[in-house]
Amino acid sequence: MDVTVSVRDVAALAQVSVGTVSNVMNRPEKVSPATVARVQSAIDQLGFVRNDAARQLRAGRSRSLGLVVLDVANPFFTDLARGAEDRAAEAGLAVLLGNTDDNLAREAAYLDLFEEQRVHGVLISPLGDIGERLTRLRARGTPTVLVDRQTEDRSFSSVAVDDVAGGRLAAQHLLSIGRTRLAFVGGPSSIRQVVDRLQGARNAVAEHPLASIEVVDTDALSVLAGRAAGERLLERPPGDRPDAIFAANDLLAIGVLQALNMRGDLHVPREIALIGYDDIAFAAAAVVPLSSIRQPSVLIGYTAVDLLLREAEGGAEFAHEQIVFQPELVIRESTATKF
Amino acid sequence: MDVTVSVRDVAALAQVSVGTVSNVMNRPEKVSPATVARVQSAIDQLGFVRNDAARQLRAGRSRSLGLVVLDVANPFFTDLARGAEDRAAEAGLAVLLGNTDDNLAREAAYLDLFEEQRVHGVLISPLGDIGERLTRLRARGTPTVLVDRQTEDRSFSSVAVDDVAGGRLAAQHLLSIGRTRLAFVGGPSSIRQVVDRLQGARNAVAEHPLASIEVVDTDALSVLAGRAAGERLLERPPGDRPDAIFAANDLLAIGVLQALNMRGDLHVPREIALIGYDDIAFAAAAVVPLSSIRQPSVLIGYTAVDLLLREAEGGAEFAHEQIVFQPELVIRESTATKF
DNA sequence: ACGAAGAATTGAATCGTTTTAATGAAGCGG
DNA sequence: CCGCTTCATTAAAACGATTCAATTCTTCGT
Repeated sequence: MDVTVSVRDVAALAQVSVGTVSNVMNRPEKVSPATVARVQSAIDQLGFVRNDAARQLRAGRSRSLGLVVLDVANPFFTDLARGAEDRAAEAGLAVLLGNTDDNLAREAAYLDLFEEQRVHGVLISPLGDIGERLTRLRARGTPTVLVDRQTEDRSFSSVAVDDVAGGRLAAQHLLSIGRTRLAFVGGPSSIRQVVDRLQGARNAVAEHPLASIEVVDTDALSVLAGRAAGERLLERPPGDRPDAIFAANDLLAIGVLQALNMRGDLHVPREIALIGYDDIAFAAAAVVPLSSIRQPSVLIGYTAVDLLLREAEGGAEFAHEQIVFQPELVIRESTATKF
Repeated sequence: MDVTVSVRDVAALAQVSVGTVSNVMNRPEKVSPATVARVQSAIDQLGFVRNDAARQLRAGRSRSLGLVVLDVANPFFTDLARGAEDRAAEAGLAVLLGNTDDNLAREAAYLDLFEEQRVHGVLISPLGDIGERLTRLRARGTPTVLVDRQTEDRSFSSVAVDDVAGGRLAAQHLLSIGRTRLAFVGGPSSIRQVVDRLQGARNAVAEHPLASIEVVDTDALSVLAGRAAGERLLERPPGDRPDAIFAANDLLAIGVLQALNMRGDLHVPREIALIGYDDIAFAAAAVVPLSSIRQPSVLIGYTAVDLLLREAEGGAEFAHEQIVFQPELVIRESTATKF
């Protein structure tokens, strides 16, 4: 049943040349109405479907662009992807989504795949350093834009949110409601966002005479990892526990919340205040509605594709642009002062 | 900087024929070690990257498979995608993810795209009827497996969960805790899962002498749509409200919960019990931990790809298989009998 | 009725990789 | 040192759509 019908077959049936068939599909205005009809009907009759590989081979580039994220299961990234998809669709491009699970090998595999596919460009939230790989990728002609990641390297375009500012915002808020023994829950430190948010929090704490901050390391930014971290905190004697937790993202915060909640005697925010990061849709619906740092996720994706397209057009002489959005504090019950 | 280097260039530099270069990449054991080294170094030196389009053109099929889902933002589908990705990776295939937002036109666009890409096969959770489109797609040689969707049409392979049974499970549970005025929150009815779950609930209600069920229609299966539905219920006079809500999925349930929670005087589960569907990770962490119907999401994805691969190998004489998993009731606070 | 201008159509070349039949080189037993 | 097999390598023919220069066919003004 694997009959593969090509333009030749269509051309034969419609009694025209292959060139005409191609014209019918790509610039029908150049073909007489009668022929268009004839070719069209031949296409329908044979169930002809364009072979994109052949098309691409000739065109030199595919009609899609790659998006490499840390974790598709994180609503922040699906929102971002949504924004990217919207802008891409406007330009007639599809988005190929790859998720790395914080895994360098997977990141590399996706980049290779996308490069072999000759995608129009790559959007990536890279792990660790920018690395030779990305530099080479771009040098070989694949426009690359960093998302959700600031960079000192001005040679790359990027769309990000100021994570240091966000971290500061979160910590300042915790300090402002009278907490002083903060804990930062997050990791691994190969993820830049984690490092930056912690740095921001540290900066805020440093300005406060009595405050301190400790780090509770996690091996992923997931609900599960958050729960594990929460349980570790619970094992400590009450006096030794922090009075406020800043989680590196909302998934972690929700996990921490789940762990704390299993202990009836430990109240959030009375005993421990909690703030997350990203303000995903579920944050507002958590057991204790979660304070968080909001990022314009959809807009980030949209803007990143926009930048990518401009870079793709502009060519080598394109001035790389670094767009930085400012995060926003969202206060909910998990950091309330009255309870 | 868009220098495109091809096998010819590599061949020239390494002083071998293009065929040999190809052999080095695809079956190095056929080539003498010395030549392999020479070619490899030429590849590195030139930064040669295979052109996948040309490769595919020759091969006839791409090395990926398409997955079309209703909503990537729904954790149920990202879990499913994860399972699919795992199995696909074992077979050396990549997964292209397309999301339709319950939109027929988008569904069609993705199917066309995937067919033009000559993917190895398509996994789809189709809207509405199976339709001529899917039948044609398969007839033309693209193996197709339905996911999360049962079908009377035994000519398609499918991996699903018994949604009618799941709906029945949910309603029976609500009835078992003494509720009689049920409301089903869900829609649109173009989504088969919604219709089946409602049917199951109706069946259960029909067996109970005093019980009734009404339908509160939504235009999507999202948190936002759930919140809107919840608000509509709140506008009604207290006596006219249901005493239990079955939401077509957890996102809706969480939305409903958000709406009900805004009214301090309305307690879940005291005034209104609430159960969702899918048992996503956030269900357990909701304001009121959410009862739900669990589906083996990751396993569904994994199994579906497995089936797809077998179908792709087996060819036309392959016996289509319908795999149906059974859903499972998960009871949490939102349907507790004591409060 | 002639030639020019324009419209429609054609056919061959092209994109870059894989594959296969053919060629050449080397090894070996007798 | 002659045939024979084995191994490495090559050259050319695909794959299927697009494009562009060349060709044929219309139409129309004079």
